[in-house]
Amino acid sequence: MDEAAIHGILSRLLMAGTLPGSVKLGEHRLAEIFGVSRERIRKVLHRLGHERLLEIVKNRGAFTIEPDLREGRVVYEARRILESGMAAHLADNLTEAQIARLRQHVDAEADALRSGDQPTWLRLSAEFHFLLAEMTENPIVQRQAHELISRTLMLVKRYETTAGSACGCEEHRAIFRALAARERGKAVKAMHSHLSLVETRLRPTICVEEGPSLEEVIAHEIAVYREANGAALMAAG
Amino acid sequence: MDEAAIHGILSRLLMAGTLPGSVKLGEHRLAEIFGVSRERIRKVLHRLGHERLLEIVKNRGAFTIEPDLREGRVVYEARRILESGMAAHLADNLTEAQIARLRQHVDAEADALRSGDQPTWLRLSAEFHFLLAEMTENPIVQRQAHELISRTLMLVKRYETTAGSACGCEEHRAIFRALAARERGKAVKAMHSHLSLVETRLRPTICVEEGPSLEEVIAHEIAVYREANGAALMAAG
DNA sequence: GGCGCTAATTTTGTGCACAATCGCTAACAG
DNA sequence: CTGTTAGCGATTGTGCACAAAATTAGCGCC
Repeated sequence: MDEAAIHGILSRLLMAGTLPGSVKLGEHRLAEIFGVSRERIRKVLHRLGHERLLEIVKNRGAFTIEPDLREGRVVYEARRILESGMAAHLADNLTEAQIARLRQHVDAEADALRSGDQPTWLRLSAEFHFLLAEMTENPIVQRQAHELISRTLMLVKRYETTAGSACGCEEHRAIFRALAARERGKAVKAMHSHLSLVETRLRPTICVEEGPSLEEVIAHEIAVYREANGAALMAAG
Repeated sequence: MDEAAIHGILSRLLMAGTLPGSVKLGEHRLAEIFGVSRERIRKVLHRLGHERLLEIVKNRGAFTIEPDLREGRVVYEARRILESGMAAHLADNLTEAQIARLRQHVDAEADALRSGDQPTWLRLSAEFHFLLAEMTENPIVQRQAHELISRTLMLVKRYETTAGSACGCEEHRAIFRALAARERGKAVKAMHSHLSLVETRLRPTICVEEGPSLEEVIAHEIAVYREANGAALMAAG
């Protein structure tokens, strides 16, 4: 298990938001769970801290962050700023192939929503924004957008009322339509209002529901990783 | 000399663009220069790599990046996307006090330009964009903008023809005027065209001019740091 | 019984030594 | 003369051991 793998597993785990806030991620404990040396965990932890996926307190260790709604406001504001700019750029530069790809994605979202497949829809819903970031074909923007979207995923998983999520699909379609028509102003507006609406859907639910232990959660995530990795290896070989 | 200090010194050094590209920053060598252990340097180097201020090659070490014009295109595109979004946001949300502050800054830029004080003007010119980022009052946007602007500083210092720089002042004023008038569309346009113009001013000068040695450059930077730090200490005490 | 202080324990931070890897050079074969 | 390979030197990566810091538990005192 190399550094990249551990980083991937932990970052996915943190983005999923399955852990409550302020959970201590002890170096020694993680080292035992992953079966690697403490230094390797240490490096990964500091990197995750730099990516703002957890909080590093000097001489105290790493803690999962409680993404409170106050911080949520900041993240969504940042997304409105960045993704509005992205929308403007994309409206001017999308190729026909990219537009087709977007249409396909929005349709898939609608399908998942109609069939009541909520996990799939949730995933596709996030991927829509990742997809837009990719289409800028700008690695810097991609990284910045990735970081922001990751952080909102934690928020959504924790605070969003599932009922409210349902209406998001039409908003994505509105963005798509404006982009496809290359109407810059309309695309920016659609993106802006979409992100504002998602933000308003966050409810301060007092969720202190206790999940399984850290060991179990990570074990599951490792299993998922091995599965995906195995599949990739088969495809490659 | 703690980690933060070393990071600050090196990041300022790299942003200044005084070093040519592909200069090797050996861990042992830097450790000796700063008079600290290799591990501390190591940590800082990796962090700087993560911030894309230098390049880390596995088993090879850290190298200053040659900010070639190809990469410059990407950075400026990212800035157009992000700072256009910022301009739109600011046009809607600036306070009167902030507008006054901006006016003051633009005037200072004009003064510096008129009096031919090029170093000051160059600094103010960059600070204009930092100032706009600050005024979003959004720490995430501030960090992202900071990273982008830092990277362009390297480019400008290296590739921009000094003669061409002179016309940038009016562009900043145009942005300011649109923001002050709260004309969102105009502000976005002004920002977009400004960043495009700056980019076109970059010339592929074949500058292989050899500067002083790494030791000398860093020694100078350390002196600057101590001076600033000393002043801060005096003000604090 | 509550509060504050101290000591012990646990956890992170750091320096050091060794191992692994890479590039370079030189020698040898074709 | 050129291309390839093996050995060497240098530099980074990693595990380990120790040091520093913080939390907690225990104890005495008010």
